[in-house]
Amino acid sequence: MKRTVLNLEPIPPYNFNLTAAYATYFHQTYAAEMYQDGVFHRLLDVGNNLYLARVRSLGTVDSPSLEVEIIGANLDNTNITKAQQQIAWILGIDQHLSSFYRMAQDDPILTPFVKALRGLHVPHTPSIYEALVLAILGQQISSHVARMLRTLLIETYGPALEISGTIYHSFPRATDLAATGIAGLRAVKFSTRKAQYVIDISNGVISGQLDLEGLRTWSDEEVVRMLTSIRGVGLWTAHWLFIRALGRTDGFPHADLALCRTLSRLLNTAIPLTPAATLKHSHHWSPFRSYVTVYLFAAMRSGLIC
DNA sequence: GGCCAGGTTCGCT
DNA sequence: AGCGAACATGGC
Repeated sequence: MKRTVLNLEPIPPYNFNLTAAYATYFHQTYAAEMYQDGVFHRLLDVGNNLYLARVRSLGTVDSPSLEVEIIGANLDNTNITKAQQQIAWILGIDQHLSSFYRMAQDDPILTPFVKALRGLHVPHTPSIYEALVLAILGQQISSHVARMLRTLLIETYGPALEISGTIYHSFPRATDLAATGIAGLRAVKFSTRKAQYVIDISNGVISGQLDLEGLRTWSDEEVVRMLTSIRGVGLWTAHWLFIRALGRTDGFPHADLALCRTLSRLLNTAIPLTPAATLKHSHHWSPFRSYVTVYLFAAMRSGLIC
């Protein structure tokens, strides 16, 4: 087991505490993500090698600097570079927020949130596959149930590494889930239908028929068309992937129940906004709707809005 | 026990 | 094209 330490320089403003907390949904642990005592942990899966990344902040919001410790076997320079890129992506260090903040300044709805959450960057999943499986898992169920199912999924099927007495899990690989089959996913409380979707997707990824990572170079419209042609994936999921996996700035899951409710509360509407009304209102936030979505969810999860 | 929760598909009009 | 049911599970 080797270990190496390196530094990352996020684009300011960068609030490490908020960004790491968002990644764990403001819990100490959230399935594969951990954030406790100021240290963010995530087991990385780099070319089938497992490395534990431990990250802490050395700087401030306006002069940010992160210390990253990487631990694992086969730690050569190539894999160190890949692990570094992966953790940088996970923690969203390369995002420029200034244009979004300028827009938000003129919007009374957003002003209090960008002020309270200044420096929150959008965390990403390492792979599109991970975000897709998690999105399907989370469809239609409460966030509380989703959290339990996620944890069960990664603890049952995720590659594991023990470091000084603690067992860390990475997200299951497509080959892992394909091998468990529908019965294996039913065993971790997926519905038969969701299990079928995930198995189909996993098989597509393995065979190369479904090139999820290839989506990174496609336009937003092309990505939506391709993703929604997959069984189990609708508009909500496609837009969720814009935000969580692809790093696009204008994702907006307008049919999201919690998002509609939150916006209704902020706008003080007598009755809850319909998805169509929510979508309509969102247009003047383009092309920064991913940030708006994340800031609203962060406000919800952290208790700024109840 | 019933109803709902950070959707999607399928089968009806 | 638009509407309602079914889907698994846990919490209230």
